[in-house]
Amino acid sequence: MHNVNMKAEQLHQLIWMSRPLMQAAEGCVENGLTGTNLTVRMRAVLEILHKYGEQTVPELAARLDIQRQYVQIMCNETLTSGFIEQRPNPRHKRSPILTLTNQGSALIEDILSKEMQIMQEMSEDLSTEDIATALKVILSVVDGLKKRTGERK
Amino acid sequence: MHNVNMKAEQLHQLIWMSRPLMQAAEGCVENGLTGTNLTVRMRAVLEILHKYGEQTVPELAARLDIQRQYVQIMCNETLTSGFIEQRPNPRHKRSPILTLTNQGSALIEDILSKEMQIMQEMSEDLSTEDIATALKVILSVVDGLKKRTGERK
DNA sequence: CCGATTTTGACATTACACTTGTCAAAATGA
DNA sequence: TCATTTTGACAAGTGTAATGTCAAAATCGG
Repeated sequence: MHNVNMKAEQLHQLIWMSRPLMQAAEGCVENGLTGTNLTVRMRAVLEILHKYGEQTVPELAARLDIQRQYVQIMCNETLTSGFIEQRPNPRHKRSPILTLTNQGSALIEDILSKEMQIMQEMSEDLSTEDIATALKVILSVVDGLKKRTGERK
Repeated sequence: MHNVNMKAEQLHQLIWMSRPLMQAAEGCVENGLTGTNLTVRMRAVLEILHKYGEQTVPELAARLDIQRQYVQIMCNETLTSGFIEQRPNPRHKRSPILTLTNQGSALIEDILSKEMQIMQEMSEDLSTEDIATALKVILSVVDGLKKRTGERK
C-alpha cells in the first residue's frame, strides 16, 4: 500500500520532469548549433535524413509526427540554406526526394558526433543497466499514457 | 568502447523521448480535465497552491519558472473562475496572497487523486527499483545538460 | 483508358504559450 | 525622506505549430 503510493508518486515526479528535460535538451542542442547557420528545426530535418536516408516531405512529417505543411516550411528553409537538395522522385512526380548535400551531410555528422560526445560524458556517471532501465520505463510510460488518453476516434 | 557507444546512444534516445513523453502527459491531463472548467494552465496554478500552500503571483512565477506577467494572466483567469481567491498580504500590500477556495481545493484534490490512480495503474507493470532508477537517471541527465549549456553569462 | 479519389506543395489564417517592454502606483530599504 | 525595487496591468511581439483551402498532379479501381 505504502509501496504502491510511493511508486505512483515517483512516476508522477518522473513524468513532470519531461518538460525540464526537453528544455534542457533543446537548450543544449541550440548551444551546439551556434556558428553553423542551422536552426533547431533545420537540424531535425538533417538528422532524420541522415538517420533514415533520403525521403519526401510527407514521409518526414510522418516520422516527426507533425503536420506536413509545417515540415514543408522547415524543408524549404533547409533547401534555401543549401544543406539539402531535391532529387526527382520516380515514384511521385510532384513530390521530390530530399537528400543531404555533401555540405549538409558533413555538417550533421559533425553536429551529431559532438552531441554524442556530450552523451558519453554524461553517461560516465551512469551504469549501462540504469540507462537501459530508464529508457524502458519511459517507453512504457509514454505507451501507458497514450493508451489512457486515446478515447478519441 | 562498444559499451560506451551503446550507453551514449541509449541516452540520446532517452533524451529525445522527452517531447513525446511531455505531449502524452499533457494530453492525458487534458483528458482528465474535461467536464471541469479548468484549462491545463489553471490546473497548474491549483496544483502548486495545493502542494506548496498559498502564495503570491511572483512566488508562483519563480516556482513555475516562467515570467510573472504570464503567471499573472493565468492566476487572473483562475480567480475569475472562482477556484482561488485573494487574501490581503501583510508582507506586501500590493501583492495579495492567492489561496484555494473550498471549491478549488476539492477540485484539485479530485483531479490529483484521479491522476494518481492512473499512475498506480501504470506503475503495476514496473518495479519500484526501476522507477526509482529512471527518476535518478533523468534528474542526472537534466543536471548534466544544463551544466553543459550554461556558457552564457 | 477513364473518371473518381487521394496526394502534394503552396499559401493563408489561426491558436497557443509564452516573452519582452513599459508604466505608474505602491512598497521597501538606506 | 528619497532612491530603488516590486508589483499588477496592459500592449506588442515571437516561435512553433495546427487548421483550412486550393489547384495541379498522381494514383487507383474498374
